[in-house]
Amino acid sequence: MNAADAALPRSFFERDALAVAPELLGKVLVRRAPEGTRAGRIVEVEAYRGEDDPASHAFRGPTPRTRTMFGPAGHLYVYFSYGMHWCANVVCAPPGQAAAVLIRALEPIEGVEAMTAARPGARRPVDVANGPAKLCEALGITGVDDGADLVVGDRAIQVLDDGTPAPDAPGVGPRVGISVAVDHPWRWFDAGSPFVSRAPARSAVTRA
DNA sequence: CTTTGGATCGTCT
DNA sequence: GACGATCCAAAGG
Repeated sequence: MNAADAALPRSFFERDALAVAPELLGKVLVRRAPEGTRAGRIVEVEAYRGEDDPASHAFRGPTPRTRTMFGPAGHLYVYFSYGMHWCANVVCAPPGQAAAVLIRALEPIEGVEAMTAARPGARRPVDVANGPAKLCEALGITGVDDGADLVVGDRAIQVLDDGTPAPDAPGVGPRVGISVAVDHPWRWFDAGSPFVSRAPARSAVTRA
């Protein structure tokens, strides 16, 4: 984290989630706390849209749980999954539309020791934040952080641009863990990063 | 290496 | 009452 690191403007998020998602690769998700700062570079994301996306929590209109998704862009949408995990999204789209980008994996870059300590189950360094629930545990993100404004950092959680460009040719593929709309290639990841939640498709790799 | 099943509970039908 | 935008350990090849 350097002084030159800049928060992304609201306008960055007020666009189609399909446009925002790949551009989020390379950005930094930061959590500041009295005990120290924890941060990771975003290496994997998935886009979820609104009424035209059956896999999206916003598909059936606003509910108490998804109200953040229907709110202003640039906020954090955190939901509880499988009775034990938290997952974090960045709310996108112009006002009036509901969409979000799920952060699926991070490369730990600051407060690595604290992140690792927060994940006793991680066997290897790459396992600390290579999954949507894992990164929330590593950064200490829970339901109380739902609604945090990532642009102004009102709750010490932000998405920063440290000058690192998004990958020129990111990996693309279907979203993970869904049972509908499985044909949409709305998952993007840094194909060269060992910190993604799943390795690139084996079929696409030519063996020497 | 891949596959399978258990954990665990809020949310929406 | 069923089902997850998951993770992990254990069992099978």
